[in-house]
Amino acid sequence: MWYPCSMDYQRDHVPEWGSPAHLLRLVATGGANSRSSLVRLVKLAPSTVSARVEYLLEHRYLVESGNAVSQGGRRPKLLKIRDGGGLLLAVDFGASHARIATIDVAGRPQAVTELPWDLAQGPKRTVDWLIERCRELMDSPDLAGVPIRALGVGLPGPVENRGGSVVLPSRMPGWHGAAIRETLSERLEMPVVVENDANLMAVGEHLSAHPDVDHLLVVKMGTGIGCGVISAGRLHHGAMGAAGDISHVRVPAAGDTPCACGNTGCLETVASGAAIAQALQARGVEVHHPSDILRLVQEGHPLATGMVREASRSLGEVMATVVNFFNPSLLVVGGALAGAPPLLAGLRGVIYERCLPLATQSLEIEAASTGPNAGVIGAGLLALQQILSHPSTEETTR
Amino acid sequence: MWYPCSMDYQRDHVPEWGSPAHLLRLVATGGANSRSSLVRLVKLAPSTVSARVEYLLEHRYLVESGNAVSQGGRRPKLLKIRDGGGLLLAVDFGASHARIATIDVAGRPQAVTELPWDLAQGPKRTVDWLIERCRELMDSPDLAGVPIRALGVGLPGPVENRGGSVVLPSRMPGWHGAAIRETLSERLEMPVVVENDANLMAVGEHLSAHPDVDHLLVVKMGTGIGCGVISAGRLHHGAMGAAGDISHVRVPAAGDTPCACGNTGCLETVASGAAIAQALQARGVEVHHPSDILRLVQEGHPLATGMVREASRSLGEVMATVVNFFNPSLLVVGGALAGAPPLLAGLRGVIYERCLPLATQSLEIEAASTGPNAGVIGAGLLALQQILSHPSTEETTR
DNA sequence: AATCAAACGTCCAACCATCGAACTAAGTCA
DNA sequence: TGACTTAGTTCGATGGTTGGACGTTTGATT
Repeated sequence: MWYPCSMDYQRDHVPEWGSPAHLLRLVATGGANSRSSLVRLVKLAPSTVSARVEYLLEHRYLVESGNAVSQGGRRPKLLKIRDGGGLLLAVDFGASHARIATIDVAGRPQAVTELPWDLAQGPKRTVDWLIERCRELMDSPDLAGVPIRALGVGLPGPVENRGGSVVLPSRMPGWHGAAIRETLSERLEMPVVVENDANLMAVGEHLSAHPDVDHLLVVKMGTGIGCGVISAGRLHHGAMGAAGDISHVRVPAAGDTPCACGNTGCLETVASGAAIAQALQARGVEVHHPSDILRLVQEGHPLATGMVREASRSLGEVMATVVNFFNPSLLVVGGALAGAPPLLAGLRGVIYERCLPLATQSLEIEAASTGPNAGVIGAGLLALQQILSHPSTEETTR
Repeated sequence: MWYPCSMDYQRDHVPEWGSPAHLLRLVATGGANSRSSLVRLVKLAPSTVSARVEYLLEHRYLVESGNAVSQGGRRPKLLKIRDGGGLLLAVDFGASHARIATIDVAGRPQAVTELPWDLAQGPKRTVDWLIERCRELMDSPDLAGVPIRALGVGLPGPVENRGGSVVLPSRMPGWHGAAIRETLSERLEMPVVVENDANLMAVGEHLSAHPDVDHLLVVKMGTGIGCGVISAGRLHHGAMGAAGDISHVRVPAAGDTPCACGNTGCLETVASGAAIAQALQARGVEVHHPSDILRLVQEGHPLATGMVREASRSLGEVMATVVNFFNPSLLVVGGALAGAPPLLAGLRGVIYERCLPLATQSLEIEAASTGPNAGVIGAGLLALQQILSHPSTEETTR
């Protein structure tokens, strides 16, 4: 007989199970170190796994490195990430800085630099600047002979059209409709992915720390507020690529404070790093960057601590609604402010108070495991995912 | 060379494209009436489409019925839904009633009855009662010779475990952990799916009215408030199958009103049919069912209208947050109260006022096209989807 | 020491969905 | 009547996946 293609409204179907990217990740994260352990994990035929490992060996992602100890039979050939087997370029643009890094296929940052850059310069000059930085990095002696496989770029605004172009960004004037992916890809001659920064954090946390979690939210608390959404193991973009934008939800604590969006009472006006910094400066405290707020809180500055606590409560109210609605297994908090203990505590408190038991009984709330590099790690891993899923786009340079 | 299984973090990949279920739906909804028109729509090889149509003919879903007019060449053989070619049983349990219907493969209700039934009787007696009703229906002379292919059941509470069992329902005491799917399936000897009622509405609206919309929310305003979520063309269940439960989100208008959930200020206490009915009764207005509220509003009853308008505003505030977060293309309002014009108007007003332009510019807000049968239609179509995707589970009885 | 069983990995025939091209069928149009 | 168009089927070819046979390497058993 005949049976139709698998489909399911019901089952939460994990994407790309057993794909080369999946296998590579399992080896990279230490979940498996041989073909047979991979077979046990992904439950595919040994021949299938072998063929894919073959592919990864051929393309220099993996190497065989001797044998492991016997388990009562023939010793497994050890599989390892190949040293110098290729890196990903990753750039995470913030409000005033760009974090540039090389990421290995295991998602480990190799060389990280942070440079000042103002996105208000517009897409053209930003692309030029970025290409120059990438070229510099690739020409550096450390990377001699190491292939650069792809570039991942994170932007603090909504990105649409399969990661190609920016749509109506509130924080990036002059960027609407900028289709920077193609330009970058053509001029750098490598595959490029472009994504929203919070989405990249979500991908990074998902792939590198919680690959088994299917429903995952990552809140980025930096200059602005963003949220990356992973549903059924996939990034949820929404209709316009704007999903996760909770900056302009109305919260009581914001009262009638006007917001840049034209409305009043937005979450952003009380809970974003920019808002807290502004409020602190109005009270005479020297603050230039969200990380200064974190430092103040860690030093026990009472005003800063109070403001962060207040922010966490407003954020918590919004996230309580979102958690009830989305019912995630995990809520990760990242961004510059994530390290402030009162933030996480306040958030936990409000969410556990306001959410249904059913929604919270399976919910974990934690800080991002990848710290300030979360964005670039996500960018690198998403780019890696891309080239392993669509090898046609790969034209390894150098 | 070799390319890996398709996967994508980025692309919104439509599930089951070109599957028999998809083809059947295209014929059922009038989108196609011949093999060649199907080929044009789904863009698969003619041979592939032919094989699948063959399958649907063999299994008596479709029939060929003569020829259509020529388009300048050979006339296409007309494909039609087969009359008497099999029906789905569908049951939608509400607070005090159960709506039982037979649904044809096009999603059209054939025979609909509503019977009083109290779910507080518990799962066992409900299953017994339901099986009796199903047997009665199948033995009725109208259905002589018509195969009943599957059963879909909707329940007003969270359903987990691939539609198998109920989890911590607030409105269904004694139901926690009830795994009614297997029992029903074994005793009725047919495939059974069980789902949350709002999720079923979402499936019904998605499949029968908006198959091309990938990101879709359906709010059910009945005795309670529920929301079905479709992300990337798939039903989003969340970690515990509780996704979409916005009943207990705090809204300002609810003040400190205590809620059955133990918290205060829940949306449910101001916006649910039950709450409005109770408030009206407290003012001496005779109301027994949410549909009575609708009637009062349509008659211009000022108190009822005011309350519905107030409810719509509270719901709107919650949905504004959800729309910003989820960025759907479409928000459908269903349930007993959906027909009240002030509800839709109020909801639209608040959402367009409170949401980002980016989130609303691609957003449509409308009433459910399927009216009171939305639940049973969704139940039937989900059951159909199930048996066409997993023919192994099918053991057509009668 | 010889044997056996277990574990690891490879090779290969078979399978199955899908595709594309060739082919039949049945019409239109000049 | 012949050329062309559209509809639908048949039939290899393709390509990814599988399961099993096989070779290899080891520890455990006798």
